Amino acid sequence: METNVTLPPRRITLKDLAAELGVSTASISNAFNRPDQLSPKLRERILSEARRLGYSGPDAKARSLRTGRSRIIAVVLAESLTYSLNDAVASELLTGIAEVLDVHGHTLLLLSGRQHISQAPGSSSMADGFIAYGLMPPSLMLLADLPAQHPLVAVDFTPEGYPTVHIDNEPASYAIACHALKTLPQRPAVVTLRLTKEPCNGRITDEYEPLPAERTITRSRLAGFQRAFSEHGIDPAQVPMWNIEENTYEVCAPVLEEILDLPDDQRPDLLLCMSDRIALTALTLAEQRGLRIPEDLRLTGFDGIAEGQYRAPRLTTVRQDSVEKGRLAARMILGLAPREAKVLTTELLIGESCP
Amino acid sequence: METNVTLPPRRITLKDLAAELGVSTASISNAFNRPDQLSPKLRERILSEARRLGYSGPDAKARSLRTGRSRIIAVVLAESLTYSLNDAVASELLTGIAEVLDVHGHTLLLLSGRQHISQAPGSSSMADGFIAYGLMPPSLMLLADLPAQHPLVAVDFTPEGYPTVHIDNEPASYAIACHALKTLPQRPAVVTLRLTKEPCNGRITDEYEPLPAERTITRSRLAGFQRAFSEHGIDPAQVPMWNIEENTYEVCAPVLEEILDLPDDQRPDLLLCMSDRIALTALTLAEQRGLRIPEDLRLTGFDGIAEGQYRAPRLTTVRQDSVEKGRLAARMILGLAPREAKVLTTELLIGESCP
DNA sequence: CTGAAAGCGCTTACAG
DNA sequence: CTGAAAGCGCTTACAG
Repeated sequence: METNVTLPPRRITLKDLAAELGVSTASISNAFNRPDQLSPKLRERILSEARRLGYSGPDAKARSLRTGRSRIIAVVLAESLTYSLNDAVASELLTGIAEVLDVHGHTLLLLSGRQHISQAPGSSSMADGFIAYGLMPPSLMLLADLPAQHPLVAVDFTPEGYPTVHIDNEPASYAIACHALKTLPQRPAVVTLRLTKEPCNGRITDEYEPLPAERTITRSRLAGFQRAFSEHGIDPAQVPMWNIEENTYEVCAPVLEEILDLPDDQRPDLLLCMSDRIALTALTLAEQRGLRIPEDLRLTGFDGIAEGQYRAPRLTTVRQDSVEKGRLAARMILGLAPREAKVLTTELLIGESCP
Repeated sequence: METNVTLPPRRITLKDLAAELGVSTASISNAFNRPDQLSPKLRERILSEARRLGYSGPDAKARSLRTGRSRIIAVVLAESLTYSLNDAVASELLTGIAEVLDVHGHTLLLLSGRQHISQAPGSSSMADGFIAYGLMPPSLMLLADLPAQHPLVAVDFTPEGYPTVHIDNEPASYAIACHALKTLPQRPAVVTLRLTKEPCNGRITDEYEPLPAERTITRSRLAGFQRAFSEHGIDPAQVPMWNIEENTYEVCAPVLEEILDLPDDQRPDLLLCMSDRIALTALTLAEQRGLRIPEDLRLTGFDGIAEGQYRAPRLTTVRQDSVEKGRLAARMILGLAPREAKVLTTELLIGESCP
């Protein structure tokens, strides 16, 4: 048998500290949480004794059970964390969320929409609230599994009955398309992002059905493009479309190579892309092929990420303030802003890729 | 007075469910947590009844208090979350961490080294363990405030007595410098990252003292550069150095403009940069000034981020596998890998920026 | 295979 | 300003 001397030093609790000091547990708790509930003198004594004994404050797990609040807000991301953390737009959104949470003493729990229910069962009921980002029909079912009575704010999608944060996708797309169409293209084309019901990484043929949901951002952006085409005398149905399944260089590249490697007389001379990532990939690949931008090919993006503005030629794009979207969603979830359907405006940025 | 009918539907608990079904609370708990502890028939009944009544499983807050484990791992980031989420290297690290946590049913809590102690007091005691990334002397004190007896793994810095994950900074820097010095430069220069004790965003003069810590990554990388200089007959003390305070385009740009705008006969013809971000900013600004890369200016980076490889000219750099660093740190914290001091190797990537 | 009971560490009315 | 006591919702030996 071991002697007592070598017993593992059990973590000291609030109760131990109270016993040690000869005061009630309430006073210890108040010393940490409600300074006005006890004399400064006693508080000082408690705090210094706590430090001395290595007690670093009330245990968060116990506190959260008792109070019902954890000061944790969970962000449910549509994609894997791997993808989301490396996507400029998602990163900016998280930035805005984190900024507001920080200031208000909350912390950020990251949940992947892909698997959080099965993999971390119940760990989500720890959060005081949820911000869900860009969930698409398959992952939408997650919402049902989220603990009831916890507030939820949806960003970039529109579930029935929840507060939302959006941007003006349709008007913004319309605006950038109108700008591009001021110079009428010979062969305009559109590159969409996750538009089809069945995965399609390439040319969208008649076999593919667009996503049913009327209010996905991808459908809204396409609607804006098409309205502009119509008004400029171009039949939207005649504009070829390619679809991208994931907004990364690796997934974009083969589709754009397919487009850029078309014979000169079939290759589009205007590419309206639904994201900057798509447009930037097109830019890189076009340069590799000796195509001149904008003379041989004009390109527009969407998002306004830094990478597209810190290079030559700069991208013509729609700048959305994703950081502000995050801030707003966080304020809503913390009850600092009214929980309603909010639409942020965007700004047309004209670069050299489509002057 | 309201009637009972309109009372808010109190969230149903495990106990309620047990009462409703006429079984013990233990069986409910077992139905969710230990399927082998009860008959499949009873389990099915419990699960389906739970679904019917809107009980989505045991409450995480209560469970974590009772079991002492939350299945949450906290990552303490040196910089603000704003910075970290937009930094390619930090994002990759988080990616690797998240990947392993996901697979093992854990979730990721993000803590900013800058403020988590004061702002979210105690909320950190929720985590089962900590991964601290790149903490520098000022933030190093955080370690003392972290709840005791929780495991901690340090990445890219070396606190006394903790397991660590590192890369071979000195040899890697030596290797890339040797490559660059195969062609002897007229005017080599070094751009460091957070090297000085006092903030310095610009030329490092004698007034500035380097950080005291011998084992910061920045000191290791500099040591590698200097060893290579010496071996190639260049006195390291004669090589001018500029320092950058934050690894972002905005903060890098003014310093690099200062360097690039030097008169032709003073402007460096080789720039060894301590990060790809620095080198890429130099690249953009050099191109804007009509400087030819590599003819007028050769550039090397460090990190091997995607952005440096998906453009022309490609960056000559050291590729470190930050995702793997994250995976390893996560495995250590979960007890799936031995908690030791681990050093990952890197790879020299030769691009067109310094052939 | 099932149930009764203790207790994880705290916070908060409430009485003094 | 301080203290005694209840209870947040669960899990887990343990006895049956």
